[in-house]
Parts: sequence; C-alpha cells; structure tokens
Amino acid sequence: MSPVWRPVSAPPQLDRFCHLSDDAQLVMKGIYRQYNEQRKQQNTQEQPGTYYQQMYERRFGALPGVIFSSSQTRQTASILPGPSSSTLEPGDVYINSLSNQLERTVCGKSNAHSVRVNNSGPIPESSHSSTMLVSESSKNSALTDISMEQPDAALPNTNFEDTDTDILFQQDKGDSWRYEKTTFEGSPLLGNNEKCHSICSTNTLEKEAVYASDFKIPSDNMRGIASPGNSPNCTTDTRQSRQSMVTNTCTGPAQGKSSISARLKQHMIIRKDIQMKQDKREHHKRQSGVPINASEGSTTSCLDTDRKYSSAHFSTPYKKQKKIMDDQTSETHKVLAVSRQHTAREVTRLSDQDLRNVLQTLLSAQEVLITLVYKNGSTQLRDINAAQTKKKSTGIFRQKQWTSEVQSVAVCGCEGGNGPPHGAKVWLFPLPGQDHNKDSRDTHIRVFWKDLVSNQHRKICCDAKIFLIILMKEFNVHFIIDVAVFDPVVAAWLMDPDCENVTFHKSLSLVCLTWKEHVLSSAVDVLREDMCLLSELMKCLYQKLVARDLWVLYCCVEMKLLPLLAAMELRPLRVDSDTMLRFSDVLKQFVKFESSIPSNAGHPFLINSPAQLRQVLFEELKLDKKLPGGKRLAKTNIGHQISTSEAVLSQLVGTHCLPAIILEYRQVQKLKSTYVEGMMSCVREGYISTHWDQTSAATGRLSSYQPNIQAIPKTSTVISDYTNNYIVGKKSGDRVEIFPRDSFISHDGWSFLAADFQQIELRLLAHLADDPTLLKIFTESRSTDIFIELTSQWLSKPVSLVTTQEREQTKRVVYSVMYGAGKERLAEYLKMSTHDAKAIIDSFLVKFPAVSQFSRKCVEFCQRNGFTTTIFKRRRLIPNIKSPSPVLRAQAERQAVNFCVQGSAADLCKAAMIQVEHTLQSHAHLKARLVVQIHDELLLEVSDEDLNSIRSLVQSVMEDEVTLCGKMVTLKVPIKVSLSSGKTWGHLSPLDSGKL
DNA sequence: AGATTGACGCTAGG
DNA sequence: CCTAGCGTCAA
Repeated sequence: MSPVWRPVSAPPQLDRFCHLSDDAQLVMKGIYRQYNEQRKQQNTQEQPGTYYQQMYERRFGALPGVIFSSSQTRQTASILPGPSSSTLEPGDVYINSLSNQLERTVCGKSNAHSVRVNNSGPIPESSHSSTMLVSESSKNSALTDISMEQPDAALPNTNFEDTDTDILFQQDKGDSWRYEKTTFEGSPLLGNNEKCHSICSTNTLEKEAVYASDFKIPSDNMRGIASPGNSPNCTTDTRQSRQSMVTNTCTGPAQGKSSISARLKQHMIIRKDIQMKQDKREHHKRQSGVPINASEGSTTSCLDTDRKYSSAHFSTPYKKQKKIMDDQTSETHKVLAVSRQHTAREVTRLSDQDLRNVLQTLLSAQEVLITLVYKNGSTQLRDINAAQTKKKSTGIFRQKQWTSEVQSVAVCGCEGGNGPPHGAKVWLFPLPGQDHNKDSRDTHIRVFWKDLVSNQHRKICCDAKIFLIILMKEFNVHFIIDVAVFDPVVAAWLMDPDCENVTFHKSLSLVCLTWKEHVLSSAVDVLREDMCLLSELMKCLYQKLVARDLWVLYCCVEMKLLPLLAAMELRPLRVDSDTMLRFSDVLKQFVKFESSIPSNAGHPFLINSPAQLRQVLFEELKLDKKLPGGKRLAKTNIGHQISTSEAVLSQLVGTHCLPAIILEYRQVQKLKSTYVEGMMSCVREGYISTHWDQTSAATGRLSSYQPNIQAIPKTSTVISDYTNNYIVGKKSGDRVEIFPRDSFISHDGWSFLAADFQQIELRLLAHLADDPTLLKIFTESRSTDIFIELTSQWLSKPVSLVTTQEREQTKRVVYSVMYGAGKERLAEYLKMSTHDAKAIIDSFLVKFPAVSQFSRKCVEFCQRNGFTTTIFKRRRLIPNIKSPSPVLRAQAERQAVNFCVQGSAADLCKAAMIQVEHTLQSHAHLKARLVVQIHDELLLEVSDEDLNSIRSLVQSVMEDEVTLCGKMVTLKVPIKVSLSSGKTWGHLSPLDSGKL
C-alpha cells in the first residue's frame, strides 16, 4: 500500500504547464496568504508546510504525493521551499512554482542531488526555492482515502473567497471544489496581466497535476522501489516518515480555521455587494453610450482599468496597488489608451454599408500596412515590453510572439504607396471569437481577407508569419503560397544576417529612420504614425535590397517561403504516444544507472557537470597522465582546460572504467532529457508542431524550435550494456532500442515521403570551386555512392577496393575541409595525430587543387568587399576579415568559405521547398503536404494512393535546376535526390528512383 | 534571500 | 562552421 515515489515525466517548457501551474499556483497563493493571516493573528507555530498540505488536500480531495513545506518569506507567495532533506530522494520531482523551470527531476540536479550525496543534513540554503513536491504515485494510491474518511469540520462548508487573489471557492458535489477566478492581475508565469473569469473544477486540476503531460501513465507503475542501500538516502525509514507525514496532515485539525471562515464569509458578503454596484455602473455606462472596451462576455480585459482601480473593494495590498498605478502612469498608460481609442474604429462596429465600403477601399489600396495589436495594448510596432524581453533563447521571448494574445489586426491602406498615408484611417479587425461564422459580417470579413491575400497589391507586415498564422487559424482563411507580402524584418535580416533579433525598431535605425518619441495626444495618431514609419521603412529597405542585388532573393525566395512556413506550422505531425511512452518508461529507470556512477569515482559528484567531472577524471584519477604516449588532450574553447567531450573521453576509454560509463550516460541522458521528455512536453493532443524561424541562422538556413525537429537523432540508440543492470526489470543482455523518430507516425492512409538532396554541399563545392576532377565525378558517375567514387579518385584505387573505413574517412575529410576545420580539429575528429591529419588534408588539396583555390578566392573577395555571397546573391557581412588578430581573422576566413557553401545549399533547399509546394498546389487533386525541412531533406506527408505520382513529381521538381534556380545561376553539377517512404519517420525504406 | 541571468560546456542535426 | 537544447555555476 505504500505509495511509490517516482518521477512524473517532466515537460520542461514553461507554457506547456501554464494550465496546471497557473491554477495550482492561484490556489496555493490563496492558501498561503490565509496561512500568513492566521499566523499573524494567532502566532501559531504550526509547520507551514503541513498546513498547506492540509488545505490543499481538503480542497482538492488530496493530490497524492504532494508534499508542502513553508516559504519563510516574501509576499511573492511561493508555494513553498524545500522540505527537509530526508523527504527528498532521487527520482522525486519538484515543481518550482515561480521559476521558469517548472518541474525538474530531483535526481541529477544539484539541489536534491546534493541531498543524496551529502547523505544527511538539510538542503543547502540556496536550494530552498519554492517547491512543491509531487510524486508519481498515482491517484489510486491509498492516500485518496484521506479525503473520504476525513470530512472537513473546520473549514467553511459554504463558499469562500480568498481575499488577495479574489478566487471564489465553491464546493461542488462531493469532495470536488470549484473555484472561480474573478480577477487576477497576472502571473509571473503566464506573463499576462489579464483579468479572467473562469470556473475550474478541482477534479481536472488534480488530474492535470498528476498527469503532467498528455500521456497517461500506465497502471503498472508500481515498480521501481529502490532497494535499501542502493541509494544511501533511500531507506525505508525515509519513506515511512514521508508517508506518515502525509497521513498525519489529515488527522490533526488545523488551528484557527473558524476565524478564517468567519472572515471569509464576511468578505464574501462585502464582495457581492460591490459586485452588484459595479454591475450597475457598467450597465449605466453602456446605456449612456460611452464606448467601452469591445470585448464582451465573461472575459474582461485588462484594458478597462477604471473599473479595476476605482472599485473600492480592490483587494490588492495598498503598496502593490500603488506600484501598479505608478507603472500605469508611464509608457504603459499611453499604449493602453491606444487600444481604447481604437474601439471606435473597429470594423465590427461599422454599419453594414460602411463596412462594405471600408473593405472595398482596403482591397483597392495599392499598399496595405498590417500590424497586430495585442491584448495588453502593445502592437508589433511598439511593444511595451520590448525592452524587457530581448533574449531569443529563453522560452519567454518566443512564446510572446506565439502565445501573446492578439486582440486584433490593424490595417491601414494607402494609395500609390508614395509617401506616408496622410490622413489614412487605421482599421481594427478584432479576432473572431468562438462563435464566428455565425454573423454574416464575419463571413464578409473572411472573404475580405481571402481577397486581400490573393490580390497582388503589396501587404507590409512585421513578422508576417504570425499574421498569416492568425489569418489561417483565427479567420479560417486558406490561401495559396503566392501572397504578396513584404516583411521588413526579414528584409533587414537579409541585409545583415548576423544581426540577431531584428525588430521593427532596429530595422528603423538600419535605414536611418528616426523613431519619434511621441508626445501625440491621440493614441490613434501614434499607431498611424507607426504605420507611416512602416511604409517608409519598407520603401527604404526596398531600395537598399535592390542596391545590394538582394531583391530577387527577397521576393522570390524569402517572401514566398514565409506563407509556406506559416502553413507548415499549422500542419502538425501525428505522434504515437504508445511508442513515446515506452521510451519514456525505459528511460525513467535510468536513474538507477546514474546512481551507480559515483561509486566508481569513489565519491559522489555531479555527472552532468563538466567541471566536476574534469576534477574527478584529471585531478583525482589523473587519467590524462595514464594515457599511453603522453598524448595531449583537447582543451575547452574558452576556459582552456582539458575538455571532457566525447572525443577526449573516447581516448581515455582504456585507462579506466569511468570514461566509458560517462559516455554511455551522456548518450542516454541526452536521449532522455531532450528527445523523450522534451518532445513529450511539445505534444498537444497527440500532435507535435514545431515553430520555424526564418531569420535566426546567419547562413540563411531555417531553424526550428520547440521542438528542434531538425536535430532528432537519425539512428536508433541501442542500450545494450546491462552489466550494471541499471534498467530495472530487464535482464542483463536485453537490448532496448530507443529511436525518437519512430514516434512520428503518418495519418491513416498516408505515408511519409522523404526527399533528400544527395551531398548537396559537396556538389555545390564542386560547382563553386569549378574543380574538374570533382565535376567529373558528379556528372559522369553512375555509382550511387559518391564517396566511394571520390575515395577511389583520391587514393587512385579501383572502386571495388575502397573499404568502408576509407570511405568514412574521405567523408570526414571532405566535410572538414569544406567547413574550414584546421588540422587539429580534423585530428580530433579522426582520432589521430595532428601530423597525420595535416598530411591527409594536404594530400586532399593536392588532388583537388581547385578547392583550395576556391577558398583563397573566397577570402580575397571577402577582404575586398567585406562580405561573401552565395549563388543566390545572399550575403553575409564579415567585418573580422580584416582584423589584426590572427585568430579572429582565421575564423573569419573559415566563415567566409563556409558561408559560400552552406548558404548556397540553404538557398537551394529553400527554393526546393517553394517549388515543391507550388507544384503540389498546382496539382490540387494530389493529396500531399510538406511538413518538415531538415536542411537538405524535405519530409512530406502523402496520401497512399498518390504516392507514386507525387514521388516522381517531387523528384523531377527537385532535380530540375531551372525550376529551382531560374535565371539566378546555372549549375555545373547535376542535382540528385533520393527518395524514401514509410509509415513512421523512423522507418523509411528507400524508393528506387529508376522505376515507378 | 531567492529568482534570474549570462557565460560556459556538451551534443544532436546539417 | 552554424543551429537548438539541456545542463551547471557564479554573480
């Protein structure tokens, strides 16, 4: 009956958890504040954690395995800090309520790990973050009985409201509680500051808390109790004490509840009173015709601040309230005003006739300026939070674009496009709500959007991808790939691809436009002013692009790609949750393995920490000294210490058992954290859709994130070394195969079709370098394997005598040379001495002299012009090419050469994407869609009956140089595409291109 | 006093 | 060479 403590699979991403943590947090905040009130009043010495747990479990019928503890401080009202160390053990999961990392497995993390490692004593002070311990012991455990056998005598049996969060708790049937969120001024997690009004049931809350992902946890989860002694801290004692703690909390009556209850009741009466008054006032406002915010129904927007601050009952503490007021008076206030003013110009408020006229005018406008207006009052052009969210890599930044709630689309049409649209009106198109399409006007608007994106007048929009997604998702508009949209952000990026995080603001400075710090009174004027700037900006960028010969690339590649990317984001991939669960289940047992590692080192240390590992390997075990031949090991780039990377560790394998273990550990750890748990956190209702970023890679490549679908292992990982027996329930010698790509499955009746450019970069190198030998191989070779051919040429051997090893070596050398890697890096890569590596490089360059000639030319060109170009004239500025520092200059030279090849390949792949999609759309009867691009590979999902025709179609398009490049360039090498298809992404069988 | 952040290291993909 | 993502650690 004892509950089993095992990790909940932990989706690390913040937004994936919002529904859970937000709710849980709200509730816990209320409970926390109650406790503080009580403590003040009664000076109680009760353990806060215990109290929290009682309250929580009374409310929610017990969330089994939740341990609460106290947070000593702060009005931030964290749920609680770490419990005493004895209650933590590896495999536990704690939810950190306020930090980004919402949930982390205790095992392997410094905080809790050190608990285990230290064997006793409290968690270091630094780790006392707000945490809520959750175990995986599922709902069926004995703990659920608690709520049954313990009817709540002390708590108010009626509804009550938390004074600070304004949550109204209502008792539902039985043990379930509903709570009503009436006002809420924002969660640091959500980053919103929206008042909301929704009713949640605690039943779902519990469910969500335990099943933290979309996956059901299988019922046979009772395995995995660590045997005593296996892990020092995981003794029966601690488990018992933990359980008793949980049980105890529900037997002892908490103190002072009646007073709270009375207070709450009283408060509720007051609140009702105020609510009534407020309603009256609202009603009055409405009748007297004063425009109020457009949003209606249960959702009240944060924009109507009057109500919030005028109401006497406002329950935020005074200090806090004042702070908010201060914030409001600054910039925020102004922008908020924008939105309110705009309500007058919302198209939905126009009469039918007026609406028709407006839409007609916009459709005939030569230039249409578009920007999104967010619910918090900011726009794409003037983001009030822009200063705060600069970082690209944090989830917050990216989510902001994605999840920040777009309230409406602002559109401004202007004639001719020469000069700012003086006196032009800005129209707001609010996003249709749930009930769209019912109104004939909504249909009107939809038709308008459809017409707008279909016509050839130019539409200018920052971050147009988001706009297009909104259009497809919210307005239900489907469009073809040819949208005459122009994105100044992409244009600015094209001018300088190294410039990261291009924004409207930055683009302005790029073309020396000034951003006026407005003191305009009317907020509409501000928006219109921004629109003028947008128009002006695009015009300037146009001139600059033309001057730099980038305009064709911009129009024909980047802007065509944009709608396609938007469409791809709305084509989620189906995932097989069973497969994923199986992987997850296997990897969860991996904890065991980890705990065995420290014993090999003689003392505990953090395996994930390269610093600690370095200390163990090189300072304590002195493995670098034991290496035969006294080889020097690679150093880290910045710290100039001995690296613990795979290359080094694999050299050390013979000297000690640890390196091998670490290597395997790293592999499995990566698999676990990134590809299984990370992936699971991206699953929404059985589907995964990634986000595509057009402007993040300086080479012109695409990148994908959340998840990074371009970096999913292409081969399966077999965990076969069971000598440590670290996977429970498997016998030694069992093989477990883990292959994340296998969990991507096609829809029923559909298959995946992968089209792979063969050695595209090498072919382009041949083209660029104009090397006769290389060209000859590519044009004349019938052989399927280019590298064998290449090796035979290089080593002057007949094809039949080339060994696989030699082929691999050639491949590596070729790519190393292409990437400009020096002899050191190649040596590391091939695991040989630098001397040998140098010899190899030299012999390669002798055989293919044009290659080195090409890189020399490339560098010279760059030195003359300060930039490099690709076949499509894409350019990258490389200022360091003239740097006095030889290190920097060498790096710049490598970058220059590499950009030529990699960027050209990226161009070609982008062109291929566009052409493939184009072809598919022109054959409307074929059921196929492009879903993923992995640099040189396109993955399509294709209906089974159309597979054969699409296969040949795709191949002919991708191999047709004229289609891809048009008049941009004439390639000297043929392009080869290999195709494969299958039902899962993991198992694609090659299709012979010869026959159909 | 604890969350946040930037720097660093490692490893998937190409 | 250039991505994303997971991790540690000190400020």
